[in-house]
Amino acid sequence: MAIKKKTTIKDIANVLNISAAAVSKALHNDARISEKTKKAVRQVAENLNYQPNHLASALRSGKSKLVGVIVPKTNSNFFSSAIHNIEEGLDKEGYNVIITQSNESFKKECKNIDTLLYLQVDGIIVSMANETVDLETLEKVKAAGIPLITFDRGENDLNVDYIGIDDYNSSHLIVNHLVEQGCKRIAHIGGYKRTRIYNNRIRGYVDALKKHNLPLDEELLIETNLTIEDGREKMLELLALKNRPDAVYAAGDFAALGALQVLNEQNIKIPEEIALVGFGDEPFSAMVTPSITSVNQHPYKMGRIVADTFLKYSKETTIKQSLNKIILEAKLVIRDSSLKKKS
Amino acid sequence: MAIKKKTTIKDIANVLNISAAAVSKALHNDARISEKTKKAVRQVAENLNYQPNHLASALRSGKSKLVGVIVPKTNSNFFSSAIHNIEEGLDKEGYNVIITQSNESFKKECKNIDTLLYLQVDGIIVSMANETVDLETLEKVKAAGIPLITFDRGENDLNVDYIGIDDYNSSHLIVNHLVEQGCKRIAHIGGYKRTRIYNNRIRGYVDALKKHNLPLDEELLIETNLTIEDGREKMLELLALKNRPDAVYAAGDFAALGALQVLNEQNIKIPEEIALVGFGDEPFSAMVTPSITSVNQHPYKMGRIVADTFLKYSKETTIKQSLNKIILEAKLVIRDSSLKKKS
DNA sequence: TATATTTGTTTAAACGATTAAGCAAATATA
DNA sequence: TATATTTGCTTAATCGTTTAAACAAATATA
Repeated sequence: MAIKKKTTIKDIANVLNISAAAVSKALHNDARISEKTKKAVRQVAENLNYQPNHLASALRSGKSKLVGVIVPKTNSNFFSSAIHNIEEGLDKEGYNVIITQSNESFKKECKNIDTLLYLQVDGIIVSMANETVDLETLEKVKAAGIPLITFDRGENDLNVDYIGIDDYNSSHLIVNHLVEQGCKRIAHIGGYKRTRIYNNRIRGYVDALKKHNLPLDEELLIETNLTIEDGREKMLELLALKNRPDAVYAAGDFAALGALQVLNEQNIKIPEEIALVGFGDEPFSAMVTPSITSVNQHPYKMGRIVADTFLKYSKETTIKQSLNKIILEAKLVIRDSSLKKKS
Repeated sequence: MAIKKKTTIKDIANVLNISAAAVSKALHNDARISEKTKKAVRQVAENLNYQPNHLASALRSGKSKLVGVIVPKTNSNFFSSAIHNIEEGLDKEGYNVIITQSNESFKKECKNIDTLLYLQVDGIIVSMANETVDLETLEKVKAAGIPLITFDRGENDLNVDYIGIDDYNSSHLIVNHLVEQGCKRIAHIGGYKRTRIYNNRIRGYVDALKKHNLPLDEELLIETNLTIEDGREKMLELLALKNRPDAVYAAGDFAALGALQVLNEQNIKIPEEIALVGFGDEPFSAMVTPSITSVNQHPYKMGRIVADTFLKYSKETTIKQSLNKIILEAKLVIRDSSLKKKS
């Protein structure tokens, strides 16, 4: 078996006895190339199974038609759905999407950014890792002169576009609902304050309590990484209090799931003894027993808007990026874990 | 603000008054470049914030240092864990991993392959979509002269490496366990026979029944896509039979979850009335009530072996690929949904 | 001392495509 | 008929890097 060398425009040019430039133009449907030549070129390209070399065209044109996406984990419904719609939106304009995960690690996120820049991507879309506070590496993206779009987890100081939900108001929705159900001691297993979205959820929680004239008990406000394990651990701590809460609002569904496990194991009635609310509306929330009330963040819609935002810059290279927030209204999905008064 | 032009090796060369070639070699630690020059080059590169242009080096060297991964969905623990270890293994050798999803669609899988080939990846790692039967596009990868590694879902006819678990034997483990628990009418909500792993699970199921002298009832053997919805639907059908099963073995955890929901909704006691077993050991299986017995496929180990297999070819370009199966023993994780006799 | 080898570098071609500039032939305009 | 414009192509430079080949200077060997 002879080593198959890849077909290049030169090969096509040789067959037809025309120049490589003519082939390139024919393939790009240049107006100055005759229909006859175009047809012949397309035919030969087909016959020789010609595949354009992306590297070469990207190098010459300075556009790689690659967009990098960095998320903490692909392993959640929110991100995998959002990515799906980002892909769909960018695909239509001929962009290829590269997905990378940071695993919530700042170091991995930096490495991913370097890798993507090294690949000469035309833009980067990011939802920041929990750990990330130092914005230097993200600034490198802006310095590289390509658009940087943030979603879900962003940072004002970056001064770039952000697409997310109204976290502050979402906490209000949750607390309103729990108060309506008669809860008076509402705990919050939250994320870390340094991350904007978690800070907003905490602020919303605190302000909503105030609004309802409920005292803020520092014992009931906990910051964590929101993993299942964190949910278990913090739920055990809450149960150990002399004065237990009658509701727990976790800022993530995975943490809520951990809490649910503990409550079930200890035969604590949900929602009668302790009501439970999560955040993110992961599919399992609807499936566990009891099903967990949660907040839907519209991942599909968000993905579509993220894609459109990037495309705006790709078409108009003159626009300068600035802090430009698009905030979607989140939806509270009420389920068994918090619904005391069945109607 | 002046437009920042990217630093190239030429810029470094100019600063030091040496040739671009010398810079390139210095950066690659060529033995024929003096330590003094190397040091100076590294220093200037650092100062000018030099980032190598991957496109150019890939074009010239013919190696992109990119490996493409195609999976049905990143949205499962199995794949996201496997990918994580693939990344880790390849990262050590300087490869960058591009993740794409087929969403179980044959068309999307083909598109992903084309995209990856277009990006001049040095290899492709794939777990095939359920829909895929036509292997023509996958053959294109081999024709492109780069290694193709399959895992989890492969196909003998491709004649390439495959890393997976022993599906046939896993079914035996499951049936043995259920028989041990006293089950006599074991249903199987399986995948489609055309997909090798599901075919093997079905064959294993059928043979294991035979081994235990249990009759094979065609009513109890169902082929589906193994989504949650499929699980729900097929469970309802099984419950509608005049002669209900006393155990259900679903070939995927998502389908098992759907079945579990239906059983819970209908207040059917698990495992007393109907025992339930899934496949894949997704984290939620341990968390739902009752927890679901499942089969762990060692995603981490599998990812590591997949990476090593690719690296073998990348180092020794002369080896020709052939059907080379590495089969891991899967582990049955027994949980409440099938454990009748508590010890 | 004359020759061979090693060291440290430069030169120049190449990777495969794009694109500005140029040019001859065909066609249009005056 | 002379000139201008359009058409359809070619030439050659270019993107940033790698690498084979060449070569002068320094060092080793005989």
